[in-house]
Amino acid sequence: MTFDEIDHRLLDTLQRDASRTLQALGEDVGLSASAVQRRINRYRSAGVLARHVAVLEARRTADIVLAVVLVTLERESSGHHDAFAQRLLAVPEVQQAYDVSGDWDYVVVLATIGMARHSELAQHLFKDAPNVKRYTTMFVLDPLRTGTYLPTR
Amino acid sequence: MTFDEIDHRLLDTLQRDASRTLQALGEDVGLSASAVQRRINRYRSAGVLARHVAVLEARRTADIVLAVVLVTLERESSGHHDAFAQRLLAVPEVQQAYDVSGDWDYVVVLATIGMARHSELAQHLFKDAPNVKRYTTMFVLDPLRTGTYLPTR
DNA sequence: TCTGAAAGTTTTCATCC
DNA sequence: GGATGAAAACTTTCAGA
Repeated sequence: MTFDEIDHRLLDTLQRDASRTLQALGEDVGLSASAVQRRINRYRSAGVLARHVAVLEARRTADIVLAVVLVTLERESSGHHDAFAQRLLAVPEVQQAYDVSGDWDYVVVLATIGMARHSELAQHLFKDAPNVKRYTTMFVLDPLRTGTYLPTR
Repeated sequence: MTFDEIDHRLLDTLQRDASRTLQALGEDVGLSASAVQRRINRYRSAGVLARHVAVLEARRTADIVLAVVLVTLERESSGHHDAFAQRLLAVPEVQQAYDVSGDWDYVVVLATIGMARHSELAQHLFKDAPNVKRYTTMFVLDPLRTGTYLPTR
């Protein structure tokens, strides 16, 4: 799928505020509401636009503990990696998980309520997991920016 | 603001799919559409619910380069930190930025289109910044999970 | 204070040109 | 791409628990 200038602007806006009406979006980009609707449907069927979600304010949610954990697995069979990924994805508090290059194998962002729950999860995901070679935890002191914004150009 | 069982279920659902109708949400939790709407408005005015956004599919967006960058600043004046944070937040491709404890000062997630733009930004944000002591870049090979889900209980 | 229902308004959707 | 009418969703209001 190829984007023109208007597509870029629409996708940009939608990623910041998806509660705008088709008409309001149209006024911004100089199109009718119908045309905007057609474009949005096109994004959806092309799989570019995945879903609409509500974003909670971390600072306003009681007792949220955010932590970034770097993980390296044992260098043996590749099956370890699938098993580890499975274990991660089974936990809803695993907010983000990235398979990365470099000194570490995975970057995991944990969002838990309270330190007790964080410890419990860290134990389960990193200490008890048989294939984790080493890991280090960085607690988030201030979430300067959070989000899922992706540029389109 | 204090949550009951229904609030938890609503906030959970809304974070996964905010495109459901008030009526559908109500059927899930056993309330009328009006009652659901009242609760959602309450989340908004309490600042718990920040916004509704569209989420793009990273894998379907052409040439997206995701990278996690760890940064440590010089240990001098605290003004360095504000200046660095400012510089980060001025860049839309800084998808996430966390002030963290531990071996590093900041964790930054960059989402750029293409490696050239990544390098350009890395230069500006980390190489040219006068107060960055060291940084290391981990490129994302596979985004196993991305999102902003926060537990509420 | 919170709920459900109904009325009134806005938005979205599908089809027309 | 724009316009239109029908359907759906949302907002407001009101009476009851």
